[in-house]
Amino acid sequence: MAGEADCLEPDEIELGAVLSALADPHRRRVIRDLVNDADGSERSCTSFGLELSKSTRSHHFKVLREAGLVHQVDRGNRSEVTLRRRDLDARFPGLLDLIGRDGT
Amino acid sequence: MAGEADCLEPDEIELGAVLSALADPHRRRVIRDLVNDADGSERSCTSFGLELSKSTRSHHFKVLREAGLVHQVDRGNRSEVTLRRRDLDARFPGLLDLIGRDGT
DNA sequence: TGTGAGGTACGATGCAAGTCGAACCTTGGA
DNA sequence: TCCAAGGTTCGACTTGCATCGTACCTCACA
Repeated sequence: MAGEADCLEPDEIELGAVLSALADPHRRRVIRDLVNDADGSERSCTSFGLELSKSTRSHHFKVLREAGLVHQVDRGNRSEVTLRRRDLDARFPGLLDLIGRDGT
Repeated sequence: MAGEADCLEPDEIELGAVLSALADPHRRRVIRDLVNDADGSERSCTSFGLELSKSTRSHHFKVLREAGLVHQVDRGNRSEVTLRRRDLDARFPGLLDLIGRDGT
C-alpha cells in the first residue's frame, strides 16, 4: 500500500488538494476527529465509524494521505493514521482549527 | 437572477459548501483577488480575467454566492460582486487569509 | 432606436469522483 | 494451523460537476 511512497514533503502540500479533500463530508469528519483527539494519537481506519464499504473507506484515506493531510503507516495487519498537524499548521495556519470546530 | 433571493444568512453558511466552492481553482482565484483587493471593493464578473465562456463564468459566480462567499447585486446591465468578508471572518476566522496568501 | 456588452437560464456533453463487490495480502489469536 | 479482521487494489457503475452553445434579458451609448 502506501508506505512512505506517497508521503508529500511539507512544502509540496497544495491548498487545492487539501480543500478538495476536505470538501467531502466523510473525509472532513475523519480530520475533525483527529483534530479533536489528543495530540498525535494514532488510529486505525475503522475507528472513525464511517458507514462505508471498506474499499470506499480505503479510497478516502488514500485521498487524505495523497493530499498531505494524514500520515499512514503500514503495520501489515493494520494501518495507523496520524494527522500531519505540524506540517499543516505551518503551511495553512488556522485551517485545522476551523475543521475541528465545525459542528456539521 | 440572484438579487437577494439566494443570499444566505450569516449563520447559514456551511463549511462544506464553502470548501467545495473553494476547491475549484477558478473560484479560488476570484476569492483570492477579492481578499487582496481594497476592503469592500465591487467588481464585475468579467474583471477577474477568467478564461472561460460567459455561461461557465456565470455558473461559478452562482456557486460562490450560493455558498455564501460573495454577495452579488443585480444592476440589470451589470452585476456587482463583493466578498462577504465580515460574515466569513466571523464564522470561519482565518480562512480568507489562507486563500489570500495562497500562491497557487 | 438599434446594437453590443454583461449576465442568467437551460440542455447537452464529457470527464472526474464516490461507491461497491470481489480477490488478495498480512497478521493476531483461537 | 487456519481463520477472521483490517487494508489495498481492481474493475464496473453511477452520480456529480465543469464546460460550452444557444436563447433570452437589460441597459448604456452611438
